[in-house]
Amino acid sequence: MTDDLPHPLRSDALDNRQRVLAAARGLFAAEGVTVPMREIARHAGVGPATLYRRFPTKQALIAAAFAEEVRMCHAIVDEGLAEPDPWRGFRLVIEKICVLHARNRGFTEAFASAFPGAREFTSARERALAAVAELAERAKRAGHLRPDFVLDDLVLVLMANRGIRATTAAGQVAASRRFAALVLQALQAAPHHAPLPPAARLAPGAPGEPAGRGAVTGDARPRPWPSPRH
Amino acid sequence: MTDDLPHPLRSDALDNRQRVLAAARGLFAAEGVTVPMREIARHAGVGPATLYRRFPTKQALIAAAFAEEVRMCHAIVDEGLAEPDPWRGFRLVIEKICVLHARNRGFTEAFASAFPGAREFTSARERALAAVAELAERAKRAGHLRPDFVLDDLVLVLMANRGIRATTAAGQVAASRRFAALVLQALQAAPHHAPLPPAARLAPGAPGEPAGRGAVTGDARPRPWPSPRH
DNA sequence: ACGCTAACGGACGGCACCGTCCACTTAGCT
DNA sequence: AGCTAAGTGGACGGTGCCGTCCGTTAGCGT
Repeated sequence: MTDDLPHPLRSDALDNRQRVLAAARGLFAAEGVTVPMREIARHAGVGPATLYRRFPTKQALIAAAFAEEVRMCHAIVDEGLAEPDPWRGFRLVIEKICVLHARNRGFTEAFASAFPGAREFTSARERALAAVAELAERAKRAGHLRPDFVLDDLVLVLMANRGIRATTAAGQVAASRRFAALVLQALQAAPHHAPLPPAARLAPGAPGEPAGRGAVTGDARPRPWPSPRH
Repeated sequence: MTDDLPHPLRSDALDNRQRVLAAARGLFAAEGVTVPMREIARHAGVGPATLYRRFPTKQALIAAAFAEEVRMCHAIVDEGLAEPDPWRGFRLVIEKICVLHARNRGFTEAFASAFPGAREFTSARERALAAVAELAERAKRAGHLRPDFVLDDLVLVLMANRGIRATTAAGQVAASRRFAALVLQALQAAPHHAPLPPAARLAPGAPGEPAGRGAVTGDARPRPWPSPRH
């Protein structure tokens, strides 16, 4: 979070930087990453130029704002892997990740859509996926996870989870929790499953953002990718 | 679809109207309702004024464009209610509605978020919900649906379904189908359920659109509601 | 105490979209 | 064939956001 910078910042600069980060965290969590840069600046009590100097691109700001969440994500998968019972570990990871996403709308969006420059998120996601793959393998062998589970199902679940929206923050978490419980119920091995329809090629990190337009940059069409000009 | 209008349109006007509708259908389905009005006009080979004359507000265009889907929705719930086996009817409705939404991104958005002026959608949704409530009651009594299912769970599932995104149209349908199968697996009555976490107050038709900004009008913040000026 | 310079915020030009107005075109009736 | 009103598309003004420039402010080292 407070990674040391090339040259130490002046005290006011550092203060502003932290205010910007706090504002960004709050707004991203509540409204998603589509919140205008201006508003973050306004909310932090600084001018736009200040914000752009500290974080030359919105991606940089997003990455910095969600460093905490990325760490949580890593902690969760580590915790799951450490669990001796693989099915318990699997359940733990699914539920905790769902709740983590439910708590932070912006993080969900950033985590779901990977684009150049947000290595943090793609790597976090890859790591989470790898961990779940490992857990799934073990849980299948232990006979607790249904054998036709594929890793894409996790992506499916995470994408589905991001579609859930409640009126209040607490409600959001509660909804995700219930959803995760349902999913786990479905994924648990049972004596007789109805066979699942085949898995599909999903859009794990494609530019397919929640709503198409105005994903991060507030831009129009899903352009190739608008790398920051300079 | 081709509802008779107050005064019969001139032939060219009617032709244009239908071209606009076709373009809107295609673009809404593929890209969602956030597609700019201009682009629909361009795609239909008409000017913006023509489009705005036929459909003074974007809501009107959306409502007209999705009349077909609304009818399908009604047909689905009727079919489900007509089914003698309530669990079979329940499954049928869940799966078909998921697939219907998967086929049409714009409809999903319009259906999910109810706002003044889109009576068609809210009424369609209310009707679908009522039908599923009825089916659920019957299926519970028959012992096939888990007794702790609540109607909000359907909303939960539909919201979750809308979060799913695949790279291709076919993939989208396949993903939704698999998702629906998983959900139905979870909802099926079983000898021993883990108890579900409590249901939460969701945002059934709140302005909580898919991505917050630029939902329909391409507008900025979730304003109260930007009723079309005139 | 003082100056140097990093840091600040207001202002600017650009872009995309929206919804409306207006001078021309053209379908349909006599 | 000619008239007339419905219809059309291009142009316009407005809004919101973006990212950058520049004159001013105020930390910090001496």
